[in-house]
Amino acid sequence: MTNKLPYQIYKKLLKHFGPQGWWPIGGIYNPKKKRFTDNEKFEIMTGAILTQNTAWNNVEKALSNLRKEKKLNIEHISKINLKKLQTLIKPSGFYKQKATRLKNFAKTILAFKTLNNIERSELLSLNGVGPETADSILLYALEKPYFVVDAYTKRIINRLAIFKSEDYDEIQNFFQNNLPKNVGIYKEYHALIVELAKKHCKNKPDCKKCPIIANCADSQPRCKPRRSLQERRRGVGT
DNA sequence: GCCCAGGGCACTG
DNA sequence: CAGTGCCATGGG
Repeated sequence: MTNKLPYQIYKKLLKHFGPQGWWPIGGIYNPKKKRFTDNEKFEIMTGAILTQNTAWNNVEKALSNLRKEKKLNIEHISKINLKKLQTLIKPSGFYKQKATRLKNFAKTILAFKTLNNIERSELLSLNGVGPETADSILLYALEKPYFVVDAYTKRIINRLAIFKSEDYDEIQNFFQNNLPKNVGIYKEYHALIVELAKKHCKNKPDCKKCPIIANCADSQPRCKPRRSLQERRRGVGT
């Protein structure tokens, strides 16, 4: 832990926003839950796949559909009719590829005696499971110390100008090398980063009440709206 | 109507 | 290796 900044920022965010209690199970945030059942682990894994580039609210609709039909477990998903699965998860978007990937995912992990033995490399080898999804599964479902890096994390790291990078492994290593190796902290930190990004460090940043503005090199006086992806595509401002 | 959301993959130069 | 298009629904 040579760089104290990551842990300092963590403590500031925790104090400001309070514990986020990720991951929600059954739509409920329960930070005090001791151990997960296999069904609960699978629900977290399913959510991790369905939430790829998708608002959680939409994922919750899909999970709710699966719950209603008693399909939210490994055995049922691994042998569900593909069209049926597509229909159930439709609200979560990208539903055709997600259905194929989720069913294949369930088929694969069905072969594991205990879910806890699944390794990162094995998750990454599955179609539709990239580094963020793999680490979300490892951290939130299997409770192993892998720091999750998402688009928000990259944005915030670069805005804070801690260093400039879009590289997943580099950013993950930075957090893991400069934080206590603690699953609870990793879980909470990622959730707090998401909260910060939604409330303040948005695409068009809203820095007025940002709890870590003092740490931000990109705030005053250069905290100005950036062109959105869509604007850049249309060539606005160029 | 536009913008955005808790990514990943295939393809191109 | 960086850049780009595609996947798709639903809320603001």
